[in-house]
Amino acid sequence: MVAVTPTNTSRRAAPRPVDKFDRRRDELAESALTTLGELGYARASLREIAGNSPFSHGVVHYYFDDKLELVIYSIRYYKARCVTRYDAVVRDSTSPAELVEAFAAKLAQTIRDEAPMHRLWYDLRIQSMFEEPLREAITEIDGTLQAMIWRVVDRYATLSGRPPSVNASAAYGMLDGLFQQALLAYATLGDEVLDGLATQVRAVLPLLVR
Amino acid sequence: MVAVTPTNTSRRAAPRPVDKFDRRRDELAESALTTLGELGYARASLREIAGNSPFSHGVVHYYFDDKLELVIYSIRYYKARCVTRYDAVVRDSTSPAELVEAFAAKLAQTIRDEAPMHRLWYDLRIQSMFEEPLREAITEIDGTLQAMIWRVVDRYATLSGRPPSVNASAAYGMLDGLFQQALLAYATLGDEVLDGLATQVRAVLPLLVR
DNA sequence: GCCTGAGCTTGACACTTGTCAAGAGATGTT
DNA sequence: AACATCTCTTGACAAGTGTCAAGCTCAGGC
Repeated sequence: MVAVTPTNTSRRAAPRPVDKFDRRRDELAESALTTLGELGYARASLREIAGNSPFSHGVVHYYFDDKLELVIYSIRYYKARCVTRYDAVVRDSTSPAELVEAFAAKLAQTIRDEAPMHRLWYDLRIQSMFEEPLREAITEIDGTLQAMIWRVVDRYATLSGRPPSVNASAAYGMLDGLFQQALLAYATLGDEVLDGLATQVRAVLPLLVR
Repeated sequence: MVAVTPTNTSRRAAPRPVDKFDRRRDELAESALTTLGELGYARASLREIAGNSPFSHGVVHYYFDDKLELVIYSIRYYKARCVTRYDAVVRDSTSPAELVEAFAAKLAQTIRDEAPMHRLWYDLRIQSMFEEPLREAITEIDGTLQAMIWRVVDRYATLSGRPPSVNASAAYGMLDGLFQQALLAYATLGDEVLDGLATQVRAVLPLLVR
């Protein structure tokens, strides 16, 4: 044993299917995301995660060193897909008003479609304040999210012909605050909060340019 | 047994010291807050909490039905004290600029002095999305925090002689977002982020009035 | 046909958790 | 002094945790 099993992080020394190993990791990540999104970081056990996958609980340690590596891999896997969410909005809008509408609608749709993923994200971000090993990955992802939001605000400024009134960090902090507030209310009140979010965004975006 | 121990929530049927029971609850809440602030909701066990108190782990169930009641009681106990934090700022400021400075300074000081309490608050608020029993208390406290922030913004508007440009919910969402962002960065970078927070607040408050 | 090793399952381990019952001390009333 | 009740400690329980070792299954190379 010991050296036979593929030591996970350093990959297998394996043959042909160059990334069959990676594909399984992605598959496990997908299952993990489902469970984590439902139960949160603390309450999602590896057995539960494996239970929502085609595999048994032991397999997790075949592909990941420990729970933390699985969780970090999973959230990275998810966020890699989702940081481009607003790029179409930025690309296709031709007027400030159009961009505001498209952005507001996309934010609301994000909550409607992927609330569990986002409460997981906020859960992990908070946990990173308690658990140092999470911090690096979280910080990095948070940076890409800030850049994503800034592309929207910057484009809005350009279309308006006015300069931004706050920097990227402040813009992200404020809009993320609004989004999180809406997500929180969504847990209790459901769909009815989404219009409110759109209204707030319509009111706030104009404040972010001079 | 069964009916002898004071059934906790319904109180003891006890004698004179009308609130000795309540004082112990407060004492336990204080210890619980220390531990919860250090470890977070998920990792703070009742044994650890009791370990940071003058009592043994069994005593918790003498004063509280279960862990959840202790946690909710504790966070309420804390927030009851802290929702008045900015009242002096509101009361004593006589110009918009003065209020902005006092508010910004107080926000930064809050992070410096009570970071663990606030990351606990955010932790619990997020957990309330996964654990329904937490929701009611969290929602209520969040409302009082929003009112607290609104008193500041409203006062700022009055002093400026201009009406607010957003409603209470949006103002709270945005400022809370900035605060949380600073708290998060504070965990990694320490004191140096606090000036940044003050700068952001100076830039943002003026945007909240017309 | 046998062997090897990757992929996966099973079952166990050491440990922690919330909870609670039994009972010891303390306190104060009668 | 005796009693009852409050207060608190101790020790146990069952359930659940992450982890990991042993071994099963099966495809591919000799």
